[in-house]
Amino acid sequence: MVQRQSPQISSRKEPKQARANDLVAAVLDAAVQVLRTEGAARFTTARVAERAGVSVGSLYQYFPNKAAILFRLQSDEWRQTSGLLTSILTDRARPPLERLRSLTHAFLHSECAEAEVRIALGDATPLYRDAPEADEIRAASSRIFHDFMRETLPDADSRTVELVADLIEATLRQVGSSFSETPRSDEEIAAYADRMADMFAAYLSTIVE
Amino acid sequence: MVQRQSPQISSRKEPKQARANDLVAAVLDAAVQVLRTEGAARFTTARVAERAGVSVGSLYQYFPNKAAILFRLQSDEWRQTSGLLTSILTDRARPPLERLRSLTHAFLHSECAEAEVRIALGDATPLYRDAPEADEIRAASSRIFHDFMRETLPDADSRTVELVADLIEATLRQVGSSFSETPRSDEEIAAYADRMADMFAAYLSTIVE
DNA sequence: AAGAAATACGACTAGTTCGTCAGGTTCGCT
DNA sequence: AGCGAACCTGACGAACTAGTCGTATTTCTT
Repeated sequence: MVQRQSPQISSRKEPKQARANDLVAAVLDAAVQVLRTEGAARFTTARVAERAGVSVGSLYQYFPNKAAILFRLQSDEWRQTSGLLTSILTDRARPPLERLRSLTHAFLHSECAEAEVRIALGDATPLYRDAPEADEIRAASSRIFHDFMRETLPDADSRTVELVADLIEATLRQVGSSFSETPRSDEEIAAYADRMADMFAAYLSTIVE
Repeated sequence: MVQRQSPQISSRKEPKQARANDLVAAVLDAAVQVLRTEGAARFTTARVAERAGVSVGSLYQYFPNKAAILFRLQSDEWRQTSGLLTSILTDRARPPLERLRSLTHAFLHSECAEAEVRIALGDATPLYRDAPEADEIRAASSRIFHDFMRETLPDADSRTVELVADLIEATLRQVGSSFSETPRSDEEIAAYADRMADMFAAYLSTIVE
């Protein structure tokens, strides 16, 4: 069995003055730049600090270790995506399948934006994979999908709803991130999203009965 | 832009004597063990050599660098998967959708076996991602899927066939590897595989017309 | 058996990285 | 102004790692 390290992820000290807040913001900003221009392998605290125009020591006052910076970037993005999910999937004014199609487009589109950074962040996954804080955020997204499916498939049994929700969420996420690994034009993105949405729609239609 | 290194992957010297062949085999075997027990981050040539009961120097006579070992493991696995695809998808005695369902089960099952190693190998992707030799193998798998889709959807236009083949291949691969990240019982695997196959079948049915 | 070719060894170099800490600076408040 | 708390600095230590190279050993060939 692999003995995975579960590094402390939560911040070491909360910034209380304006300059400290600026510093944290500068670090996060620099972190994204370093990921984009250097890749995950060359992502070091020293490089981030330099890019941020800050000393390493300062950086370590607000982030307990390297993984914490990466985890922070990832969880910020997760929260953002979670918001996207909620805003689209819970809009009861539109029919479910239309919402799902709309979500697919939005998701794929956002996934392809800043692909370099996303890929690098994905490469760094091993550094923060087992952060316990991650589960919460994942669970939130999962719940949104779950609720949406329950609404869409009111007559299906609970076990089915859960499985189907998981399957579609996984497909969206995983296929999305794989798709974004190569540069894509807007047309390509739209075409692929339509196909995916077609697939979801076809599948869900067979379950509604 | 990230300046990704494209390290030399092909072997430095071909083993010509029996002992050299044994050594290469021992190294590859040890590499798998190190990945499984230590994870990608602690995968070092020194550890692999030690586990193989061999010196680092010997290791470097047959592998030009660390990435080459990992790439070798990955490409061996790709070739194996490629064989699986071919044997199932080209069996014209069975109806296409049955073949696809069968493949889904087989694929998910094999993906969940040795999951620890597969995850670690995935974590190491950045080290060999841009190996040009990788494209060939990927292309081969892609072709198999493509041909299968052309057979399954004889009336669809070429562009559609291509997109659909890509989508289903990506779903199988990506959702499969994400699914295998948590330990699964055989029943879970089978249930999930059936759902995926249902989804594929439902989708393809809407295209046949 | 003797020379050549192949193989094996492992100490060593040159480099990188994470995170700390002692000491200096700025801020907020009285 | 003056004082404590918050903040910032960057040289440095300790730990690893990839890959090399001179030397020793084994195998093959004649």
